[in-house]
Amino acid sequence: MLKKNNSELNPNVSVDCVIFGFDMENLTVLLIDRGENQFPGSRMALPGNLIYNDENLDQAANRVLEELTSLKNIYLEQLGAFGDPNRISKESDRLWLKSIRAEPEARVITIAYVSLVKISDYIPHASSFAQSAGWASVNEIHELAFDHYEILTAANEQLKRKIKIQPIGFNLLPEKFTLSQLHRLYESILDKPLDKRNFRRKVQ
Amino acid sequence: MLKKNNSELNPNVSVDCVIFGFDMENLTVLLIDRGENQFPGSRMALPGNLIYNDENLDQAANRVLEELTSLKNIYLEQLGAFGDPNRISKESDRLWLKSIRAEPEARVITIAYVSLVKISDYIPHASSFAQSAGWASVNEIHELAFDHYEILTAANEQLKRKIKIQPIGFNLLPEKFTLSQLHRLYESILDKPLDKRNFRRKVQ
DNA sequence: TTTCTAAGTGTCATTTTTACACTTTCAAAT
DNA sequence: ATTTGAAAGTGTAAAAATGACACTTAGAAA
Repeated sequence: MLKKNNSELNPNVSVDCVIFGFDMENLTVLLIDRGENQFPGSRMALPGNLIYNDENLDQAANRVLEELTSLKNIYLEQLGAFGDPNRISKESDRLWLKSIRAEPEARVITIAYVSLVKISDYIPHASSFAQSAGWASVNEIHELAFDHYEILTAANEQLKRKIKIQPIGFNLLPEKFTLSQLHRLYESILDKPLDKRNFRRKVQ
Repeated sequence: MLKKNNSELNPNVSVDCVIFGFDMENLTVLLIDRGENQFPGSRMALPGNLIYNDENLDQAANRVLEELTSLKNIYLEQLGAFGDPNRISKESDRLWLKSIRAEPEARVITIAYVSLVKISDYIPHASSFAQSAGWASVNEIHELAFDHYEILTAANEQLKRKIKIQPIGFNLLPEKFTLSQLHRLYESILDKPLDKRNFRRKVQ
């Protein structure tokens, strides 16, 4: 039996990437700017797009991330699926989709991915439909395209949960760092003060 | 603007449910039997099906579960998305899809859901394309339709992780139970012996 | 009635967690 | 040059949680 060519976009499934960084002051996340459009609503969004039918979800997440921000070879972990039928409720989002999608009205389920990277190792360069790409402080974000704010919140909560039990914080810092920097990082992720001495002891 | 009618099946997205139970001896999972078909491969599958475009994922999971097994009003938690392009590699699975789907060759991403229920509260009744529905011991399952075995394994691992830190075991037992039963449950989930006295102490 | 199987019970040693205050150093301002 | 302020660095003691370990009792089955 001949296999049909499946190298086409799947209009119903997308991936979105929550890439966390740390600028030595605050927890940050990589966003793209969709540029001006005529309706109110946030210009900023998580890097994400539809998947192709012949790639798996992890591959799609890596491809999309690279296409929009130039970051590549990043370890991405799945966060979960988001897909309310009214995900695309804002008029500005509808309008934007019309400009970039073949089926802008299609019901889309998105699979969110999360990663922690050393900011210094990656310099984002926008391309494709991203007009710019860059780091934003998580605690200054209050609105994003589609349901991306909800996704970011879920990613942030998972990060808080995980960092308490796994040594994943290192991924956000350069090769060499001081204990104070690690301390600041943990405080800004958990959003609460941690005892200096107890923290240092635990790290050992 | 008129909204188009979206009450149609989405050919690209399905949900699958991993419903765990405990028969006082072993951890069990709710499976459906797809019935005989001409090709080799497991007849058993997790209850699952395509979603409708006007329902959210949680609703879809509950609807599908009820349609196939009659279990309703169950708290389902999302496990994650599974969607390898070659998910449907077994000939028997292809054949079966041809008999129940309008687009049997479509690329499908499935969102897996997990729940823990008291076996005594629910009596599964098969309907729709399920020829029968019932509980099977998890440790006796070695093959399932599609990638369902992989999904089951992931659900099982998450359960092991969660039960160590959250009191979710109770959901698998009847209202009243002995400490010995709870002990057996934990041992069968974690698949290793637990000290009787330490276990009892911790439960308090 | 004997025998086997499962239920039930406490202690001690080790490790982990939490709370807590002063000194030193470096940078910035006067 | 001196003062001032902010952040880095360091130890201990009490409380809680964990893990290892063995005998007695009751009930069921032979």
